[in-house]
Amino acid sequence: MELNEAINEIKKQGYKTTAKRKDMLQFFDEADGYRTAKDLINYLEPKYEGISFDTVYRNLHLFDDIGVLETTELNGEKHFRISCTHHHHHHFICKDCGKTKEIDICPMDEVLKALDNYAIEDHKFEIYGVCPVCQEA
Amino acid sequence: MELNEAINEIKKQGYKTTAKRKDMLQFFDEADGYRTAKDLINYLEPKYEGISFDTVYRNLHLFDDIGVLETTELNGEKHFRISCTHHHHHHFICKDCGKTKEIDICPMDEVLKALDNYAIEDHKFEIYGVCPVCQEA
DNA sequence: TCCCAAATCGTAATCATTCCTATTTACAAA
DNA sequence: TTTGTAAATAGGAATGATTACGATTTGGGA
Repeated sequence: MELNEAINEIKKQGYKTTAKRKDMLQFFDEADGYRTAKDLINYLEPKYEGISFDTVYRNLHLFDDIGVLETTELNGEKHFRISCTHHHHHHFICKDCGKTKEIDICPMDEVLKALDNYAIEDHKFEIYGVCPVCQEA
Repeated sequence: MELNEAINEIKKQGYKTTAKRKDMLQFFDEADGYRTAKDLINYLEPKYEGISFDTVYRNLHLFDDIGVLETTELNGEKHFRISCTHHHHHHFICKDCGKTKEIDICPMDEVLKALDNYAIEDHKFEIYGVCPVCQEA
């Protein structure tokens, strides 16, 4: 999702487009991978000294709710990234830099056959490791 | 993994087989699904009044380290279950009762082809929903 | 049985996240 | 452009899971 798309989505849903919100989305737009609330706070702190946890977490959840960010949990901490809205896919996640690579393979069609009487609500398929760039370093 | 196997593994690795440890494994043996530290404490509390968090968490990590338990993270809380050691597989996890169903489908062979220069270290494939038993209730 | 490293207790500390009240601000309507 | 108001934010306390630590107890080998 493009930065401008994300900002427009906030407007479209009737939420205010504050400077902080725009900068938050800018951060994720530049990051292009999973980042934590802490990462975001560190990014915002110089410009918005004393920014409230409340503001950060509330907006992260808002962005997740309206589909502007997507979230996953890595070693006990929530991580966020800008939404990939175009089609269903999964991610390789680099444990060093948090950047992701799309994986277009999803085995759910096959899995559903094996779970006949089960009510499936969600699934998670993630691959972890080190990306080529971080292997160099 | 059988309860006795698990207890023997503790001995084999040179750790002491205390009554608390046996009861902890008994809990997971009966549970046959994912449980939290809190669940375990509730189970142990009547018999061992005032059992220490330290004891519970230390042993959970020990059991994970020596491969007697396996772990996953569900909505911000670590969950543990007795290890499935026989072969590689994944799980459907019931969000009501925590019980699991083995899924023998794993798409990693195919995925590896798409990640040529990536150093893959781990992967997670989990399906969430409600099991047939919990759908009745 | 005795000894001692391992295990446990009791409790405080930590860390991410959530909650609360007072204050400020975006923006729709006049 | 000004104003009214609901939404957004600040500042900081509270929560909940987990980890840390010094003092004490205990399993199991010698």
